[in-house]
Amino acid sequence: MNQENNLLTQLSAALPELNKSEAKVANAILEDPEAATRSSIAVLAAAANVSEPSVNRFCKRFGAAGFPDFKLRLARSLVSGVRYISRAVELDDDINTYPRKLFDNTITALMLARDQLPLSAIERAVDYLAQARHLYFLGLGTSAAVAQDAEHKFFRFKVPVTTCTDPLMHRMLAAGGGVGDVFFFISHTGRTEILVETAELARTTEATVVSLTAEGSPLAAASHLSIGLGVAENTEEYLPMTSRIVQLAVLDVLATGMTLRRGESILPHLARIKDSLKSTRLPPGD
Amino acid sequence: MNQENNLLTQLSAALPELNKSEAKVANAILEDPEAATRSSIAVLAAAANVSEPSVNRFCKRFGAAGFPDFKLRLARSLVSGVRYISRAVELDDDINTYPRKLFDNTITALMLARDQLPLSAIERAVDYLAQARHLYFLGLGTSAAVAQDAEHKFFRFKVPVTTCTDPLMHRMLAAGGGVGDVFFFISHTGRTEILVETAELARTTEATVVSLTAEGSPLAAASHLSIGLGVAENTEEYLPMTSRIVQLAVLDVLATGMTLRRGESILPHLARIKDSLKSTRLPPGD
DNA sequence: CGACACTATGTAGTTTTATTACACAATATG
DNA sequence: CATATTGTGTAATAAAACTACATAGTGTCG
Repeated sequence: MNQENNLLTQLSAALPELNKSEAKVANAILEDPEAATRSSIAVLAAAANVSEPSVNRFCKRFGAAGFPDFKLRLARSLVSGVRYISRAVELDDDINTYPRKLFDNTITALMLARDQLPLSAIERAVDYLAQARHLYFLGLGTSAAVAQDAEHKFFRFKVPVTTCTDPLMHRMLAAGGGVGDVFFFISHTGRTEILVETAELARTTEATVVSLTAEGSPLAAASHLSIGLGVAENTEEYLPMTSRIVQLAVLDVLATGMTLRRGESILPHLARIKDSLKSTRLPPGD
Repeated sequence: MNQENNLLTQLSAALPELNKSEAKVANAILEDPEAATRSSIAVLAAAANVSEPSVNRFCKRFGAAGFPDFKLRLARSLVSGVRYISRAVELDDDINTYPRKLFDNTITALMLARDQLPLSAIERAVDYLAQARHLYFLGLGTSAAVAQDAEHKFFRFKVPVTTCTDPLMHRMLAAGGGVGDVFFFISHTGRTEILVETAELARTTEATVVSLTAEGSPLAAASHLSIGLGVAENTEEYLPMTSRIVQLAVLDVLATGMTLRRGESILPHLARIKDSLKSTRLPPGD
């Protein structure tokens, strides 16, 4: 009965498995969840064009004691305020609607990713990263920015980190890989040919190949270890958005895992690095 | 979302002004609010040693339509109260706990940012960006990766975009600013001296200076327009995490705003850019 | 193709829950 | 101390939710 799973996401996830009238109820709720929390069972039944007991059965199906209990859970889910599943921005959206939609999409993507996080792959990735003598973060396009961000995180662990965006450099670096080198590939699709080739090239050496990419993609296949992310469709119609943020969040997890692995001893080091910036800062504004 | 409309705080604040039985009800609720959300009016009345109508009157006094409505509000308050406490990762966290904590912190940060989004500043920023003849995204450290990401977004609108991380280059670029140039500064603290200086330098030209940074910071003060973000404390104890993700989300909003501003005509262009990558891709893995 | 079984859905009645009207009690006020 | 005034409970009413059961729909197998 905790918020582990947002009720709305749960609803839309279960949608295909529901029978007709239950689906009608689900849709009526998803249509306007806020209203649903205020309605009586009769009103909701009317809105969904089903009978009251159907609504009641629907509620029980989702683990509630009954309709009031269900409403309570729904209200709780709504507080997080996340509008159900990705709502695409339309051309007639305005400043009052599209920023919220975008944030909600991002939040939803993170919640989904959180619930499907491949923990064992992450744990093993942390193993590799913690033992690495040299880290290479390789990504192209949007993922290049993610790689750069990763560089800014992982250099703090006293490991040499290299990032670059030149695919020819990638190949040469990969070809020169040796024991203790970890090549960390970042790619949303996992299908960028030159990147996959580089991964395969790195595999021919003693180096370790890890990737953060789409589950079951060619890049994942080419890696010793892949942290597979589910790829949400159609949210990225024109601009890449949520995928890279999820990637960044996973890299945060890896960096934190590394911190924990290193134990207390690394903390003064991290603090020193942070403090090194103090003298570059002005006093806070008014 | 703020403390002001948290029902529990409201309750205890009003406590002295309540008459005997209403106070009893308030106390019963404050005693175990969670239980109150699950109780019927009869149960709560019994717990408070008052009659049912007293409970009902009590609810109405606090602006609710009746008891069920009150319970709903109470449930909402409870969630938001609990939820917004960011949970720091501890050294004894393990793989089952710390990834979730990190994701939750990120999600919470996004929800907070979403609710405090400076919409009018964003709208004006979109104005500036849409009219720009040349865009410069300038950031250092972690924000450099954000700037790079911004570059990958905004070049798509047929505007020349420059990003760089060399502060000397920054100065020279800023000094050479002219009409139609938009300098977009990204900084978590807004207090990095060399960046603020660059912004001030840019201000001496005909260029427009926009910043995405902490509210009320020196950088914000140095800008024509600042998109102010609230700075969440202590989540970034050792590694920068949530701040940059919020920045990225805001940049998504700006890019989307720009798309909307351009209207339908830009869509084929965006599609062409996206399609240009198709031939670099392998077929999906199994 | 039809009978049977099973699921899905609705109807009507019952129970629970919430609200209202009103009467009585307590408290304050002149 | 009488009289407003406010507070509180009782009992009746209304609303909401739930249950048992009947019927419609769907699929399966002889």
